[in-house]
Amino acid sequence: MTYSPENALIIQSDRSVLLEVHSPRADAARAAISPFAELVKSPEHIHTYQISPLSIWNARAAGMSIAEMIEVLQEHSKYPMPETISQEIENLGNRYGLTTIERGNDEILLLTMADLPLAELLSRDREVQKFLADRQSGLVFTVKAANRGVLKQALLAAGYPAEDLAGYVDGEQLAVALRSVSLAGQPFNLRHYQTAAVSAFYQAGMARGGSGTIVLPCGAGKTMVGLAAIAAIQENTLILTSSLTSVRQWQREILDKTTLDAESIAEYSGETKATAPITLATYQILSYRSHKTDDFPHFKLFDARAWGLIIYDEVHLLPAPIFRITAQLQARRRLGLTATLIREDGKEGDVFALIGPKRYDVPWRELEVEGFIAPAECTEIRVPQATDYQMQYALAARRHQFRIAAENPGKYAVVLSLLKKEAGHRVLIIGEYLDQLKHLAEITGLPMVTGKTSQSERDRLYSGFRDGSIVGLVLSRVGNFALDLPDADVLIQVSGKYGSRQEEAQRLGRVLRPKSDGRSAQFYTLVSLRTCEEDFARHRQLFLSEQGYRYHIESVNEE
DNA sequence: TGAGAGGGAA
DNA sequence: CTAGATCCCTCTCA
Repeated sequence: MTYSPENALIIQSDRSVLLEVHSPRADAARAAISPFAELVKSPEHIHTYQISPLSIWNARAAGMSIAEMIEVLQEHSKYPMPETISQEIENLGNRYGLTTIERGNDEILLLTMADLPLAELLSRDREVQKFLADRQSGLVFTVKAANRGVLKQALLAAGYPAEDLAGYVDGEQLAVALRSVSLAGQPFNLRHYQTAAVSAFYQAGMARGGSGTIVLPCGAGKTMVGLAAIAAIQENTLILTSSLTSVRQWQREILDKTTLDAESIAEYSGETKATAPITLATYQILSYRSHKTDDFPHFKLFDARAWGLIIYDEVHLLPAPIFRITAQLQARRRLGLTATLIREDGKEGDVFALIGPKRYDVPWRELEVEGFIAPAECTEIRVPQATDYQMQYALAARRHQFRIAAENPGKYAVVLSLLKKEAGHRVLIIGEYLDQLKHLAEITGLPMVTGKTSQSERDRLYSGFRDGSIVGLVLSRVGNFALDLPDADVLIQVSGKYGSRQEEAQRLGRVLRPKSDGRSAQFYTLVSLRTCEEDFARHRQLFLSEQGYRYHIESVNEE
């Protein structure tokens, strides 16, 4: 197929792609380009995507060919494609793999360049140069094994990411299998996309793979993919997570769904510093730096056992020191798990070079169609500010304006009317600022959970919500993270953290557990009219728009 | 030995 | 581009 005026895409020579949102072919076009393009702007009528080198390389690593990318663009293009664009995608796409890293001996790696000009170019690159030891031949350089990670970072920065074929050391064996009936008596098997994700990451005897990142939506069962990877590799495994809560969740899942017993699993945390064939730790304990000696005392965990696999949960949150140590660990298999490759700090390249490229992803809406996550409707409600409040906003210093807009008291009445409209549903109200939340808890009569709420109180409120005795909860940022409240189906976001795409996605994730009657979840986000909050809200929505969620905009009438 | 408070870090 | 949550460490008290 070729270009036609019925199509939804306008492709420009700077690798930006415009999507006409109201075109009948818009959804198909969006789905087709999302594996290799990132949404950068999403106003009402025309969305702008950018095709970046990294987005192309990630797509290639996940198995998409250059020909497919070009074909998809041609198929959905409104006008003839600029000639340069297919050449550029081809040129950029082909760069991945023009340099390869292979094993020389235990100490030495061999970096091979595809041709002489490239060898000359890269051996003159200031960063790459640092790690080249000897030139074995025109195209082959030796590199110290210890520099494997930093070399990959340098090659990526130079625009020629290496394909790493140097392999891995074997870890200590561990006999483990997935159960077909969980310990709790539930029969289960891997979903088709979980199986596909694991085999994209690792198959016995596969030269490529053994390191990489798997991208699955919230609630799609990333833990199961991790467990299946452990069962496939059968070696001692270190699992790193972002919180103790997820350490405990992983522990429960391993006991419930694999043949391993409690003896084989250990937690390395502030409380207990044990290791076992499967060891769980948080990023925080590993990133802890002693202020006396200024080093990282817990990095020794990486050498505590012969790990055959390291799992990085929520790789979008991985802190800088863990990247640094991971650069030293390139001979260990590494699996990154995340709901979005987007990092608000722009370190997507480090994930690519050090953990590994994207091996597999599934668009959110695809899982929705198959019923693995609930459908959701997103509504942005524009709330005007009262005149005196507008004045306060206008006079405030710029750095205070966001908070003033976010705490617009006009939002309270909107929340109350939403609660009336959604009566009978299970509601979560999430916001950033404790004063605002406290007020909301008072006027709605709903209990509030914040960081100060004791663990026992939280357990009481969450289980009250689960059994239906509590119809709604007011949550601070505690609501962003691992929370198991399957029945929640309405979420009202009253304020959020600046332009965090992450946070928006996490929060929608809270209400995406499939409902027994198949109904849709409702996601409301309240934004103060004509304030900087509108700009931040737009940025927050990019990731979910990229996944095909459309925000309906409603206005509240000014009184 | 464990609980609880307080400080610091990212 | 700030406020809030978390988790680590250390110290104190019984």
